[in-house]
Order: sequence, then structure tokens, then C-alpha cells
Amino acid sequence: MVNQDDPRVLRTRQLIREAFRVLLQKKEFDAITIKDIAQRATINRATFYAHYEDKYALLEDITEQAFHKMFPEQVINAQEFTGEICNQLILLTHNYIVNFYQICRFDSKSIATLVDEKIKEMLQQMIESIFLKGDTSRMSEHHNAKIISAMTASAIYGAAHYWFMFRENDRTDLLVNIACPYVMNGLGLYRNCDE
Amino acid sequence: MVNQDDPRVLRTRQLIREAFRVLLQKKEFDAITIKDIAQRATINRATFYAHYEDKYALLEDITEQAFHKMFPEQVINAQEFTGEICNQLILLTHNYIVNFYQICRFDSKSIATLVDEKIKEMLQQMIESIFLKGDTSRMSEHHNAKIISAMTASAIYGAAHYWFMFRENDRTDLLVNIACPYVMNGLGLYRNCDE
DNA sequence: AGTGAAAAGTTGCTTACACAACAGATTTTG
DNA sequence: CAAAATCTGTTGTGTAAGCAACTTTTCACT
Repeated sequence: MVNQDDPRVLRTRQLIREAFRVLLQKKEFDAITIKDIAQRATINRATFYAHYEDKYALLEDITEQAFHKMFPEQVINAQEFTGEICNQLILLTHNYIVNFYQICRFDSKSIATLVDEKIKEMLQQMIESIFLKGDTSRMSEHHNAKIISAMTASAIYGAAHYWFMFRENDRTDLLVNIACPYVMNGLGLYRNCDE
Repeated sequence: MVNQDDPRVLRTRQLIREAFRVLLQKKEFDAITIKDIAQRATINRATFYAHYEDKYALLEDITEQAFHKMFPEQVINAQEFTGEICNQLILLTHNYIVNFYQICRFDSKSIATLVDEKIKEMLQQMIESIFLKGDTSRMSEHHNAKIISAMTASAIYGAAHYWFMFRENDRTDLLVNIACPYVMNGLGLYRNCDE
């Protein structure tokens, strides 16, 4: 609909996202109106709809942006899914969850499912892209790469989320000690079966 | 030419001013091009000319904004030109000059005259508006209010500037002790003659 | 002095945003 | 429950900003 590279578009979206982030700290998600967002962003309400279908689409967008910033170069450039990469993914996911509940008001948990799904989706994409880059295990030729990625992403997210809810957030070393071998073994089994 | 209240206009000017402030810390004024400003502000070069004739007009604008922020409520709402108000004006002018040379690169002094003039003009306007508000000395009916304001503004600016150039900037108490009586006496003499 | 490069301005056309007005949906209030 | 108020989502119109192309001016270089 609009040209994604137009500087006006970039600025407008930046304004909308920033306004939304501020509002999320002040109000719960359900209480935030499009009017609120438009006012704080100093844009017209009609302009909002030129960029986002509703506030849920906006939430997805900022979630994606925020989570994407968590990925270190090492992970983005990874050529193989090693234990070290697995560690990194577990830690950054846990880290994101901790931040999320610090930033968002606690009564905004109505949005948790949407955010969860988005994060799992991004984790899955990242993992799959690593699988496809390094084909040492010929994973790249395997038609099951997608479901393997989905399982791995879910496992990592599940571990990070559980640790956040029920364990000490300052002992992430224990988290990776448990979760990483589980994930790597699962993949290892798969590799063995494949050959 | 453009509607001053349009939010797009406000945002664009804000971007231009902010870009210019950043550039003034990095380059000397003469080395800053319109292209530089437009690039950093992420606006089109042609758009710049819709708002400012050239970079001198822009400099005037940000000088006015910055200096205006220096005025405390007490001065803005002053109903009479008292010794206390005089003190405030001397101090804030001195303060502005100190800040100016901290913010701008020292090799940007080619612009000093323009900034000086703008500040004196604003001081004069502020002083005149105070004169006209409080008519205890019937200054408001006097047709010489303008030249008296101009002299007072120049005297205050001159004192502040001299102190910045040749004296200790941390002993502003001495500055006001010297400058304030001079100004107030000058005005007092005038008042006596007038009645 | 003269040549090339970069910056300064200007212009016509396109796109994005502002704004007001609207109908329909949702929430608030008495 | 009904009336009032507010929010939502959309539309048409006017204006500001983006962009490319151009001429003119300024400046650096030999």
C-alpha cells in the first residue's frame, strides 16, 4: 500500500512504535486506544490505519523488532547449530522474557499469547536458517527441517519461560545446563536416524 | 508559505533543528552544508528551503529557541523591572554565553555576531515588555521606551560577555554586583528626569 | 584563468499525511 | 435498559514532503 522505503513512512512508523512503547508502560494493553497512540505519536488517527490494521499488528511489529535486537552477531552469522549457539538462544530468549515483564505492565498479560507466538515463530525461523546454512548433517536436504526447527524453538522457549516463572532468574547457568543437552541430544538422535 | 501549526511542519522543523545542533558540535558552522543538515534530519534537501531561507535563518531560529528557554517564569511574568529581575537577566545572559561556547565548536565564531544580535534583540523585547506591563514610572507612556530598552539590553549583554571573556565564570556574584547597580541607576536617573 | 566537482537553489510531479466528516460498533453512565 | 459518549474504521479533499532533474553559484585544483 505504501512505499516501505519512503523516509516519511519510516519516521511515521518509528513515531507510532515509540508512542506505543511509552503507553505500554503506563496503561495495560486493553486500555490503550488507537486514539491514544495517534495523539502521543503526533500523527493523525487515519494515518495509523495506513500502517497497521490494528493495535495487535502493531504489537507484533514491536515484538519482532525488540526480539530481533536480542540476537548477537554470533547467532546471526552461525553456520552450524552448535551447543554454543544453542546456549545463546536459550539465554537471549530467557532474557527477552524477563525484559518483557519488566517493561509491560503486569495486567497486560492478555497479550502474552500473541507475543509468545511471535517469539516462537522468530526462533523457529532463525534455527531453520542456521540448519539450512550448515548442511554438515545434510539437514538442508531434509524435508523435515521445518518441524525440527519448530520443535527446537518450542523447547527452548518452553525452558526459558518455565525458568522465568518458577526458578531463579539469576541462575541461568543452571537453565542452560539442563536445556541445552536436551535440545542437542534430540537433534543428535535425529541426525543418527537420518544417516 | 506553510501552515505553522501543521504537525508535519512542526516535526520537520524539529528534525532540522536537532540535526543542526548535532552538526554544530561536530563541524564548524561554515563547513556545514544544507545537504549535511538534510541528510542527518532524514528530510529532503528541497524541503529545507520550504522552512528556512538558508542556514543563517536556521541559526537564528535555534538561537531564539535556546535563549527563550533560559528565561525563568519569574522574568516572563515580571510586572516591574526590579533589581531582582535585572539580576536574573544578567545571570541568564551570562549563562547562555557560557553554554554557547561549550556547545558550539570554537572555530564557529564567525557566527558570533549573528547570535549576539539575536540575543540583544530578545533581551530588548523582554525588557520593553516588562516596562510596558508595569507603568509605575509611567515608562509605558514614554515614547523613549524602545531606546531605553535597547540601552539596557546592550549594557546587560556587554557586561555578561565581558565577564565571560576576561573574568572568572564562577564568580557571577561579582558580575551582578557591578552590572546591576549600573543598570538600575541608569534607569533611576531617567525616571527622575522624567518627573 | 579555466576546468571539473560539489553545493545551492528551483521546479514539476508523485506520494504520504492531516483533517474533517461520516456511519457503525462499543463502552459508559444514569 | 436506554441515552450519551467514546472509539473504530473509512472516505474525500487539501497540503506538506519526497524525488529527480535542472540551472546557477561556489570552490578547489593545476
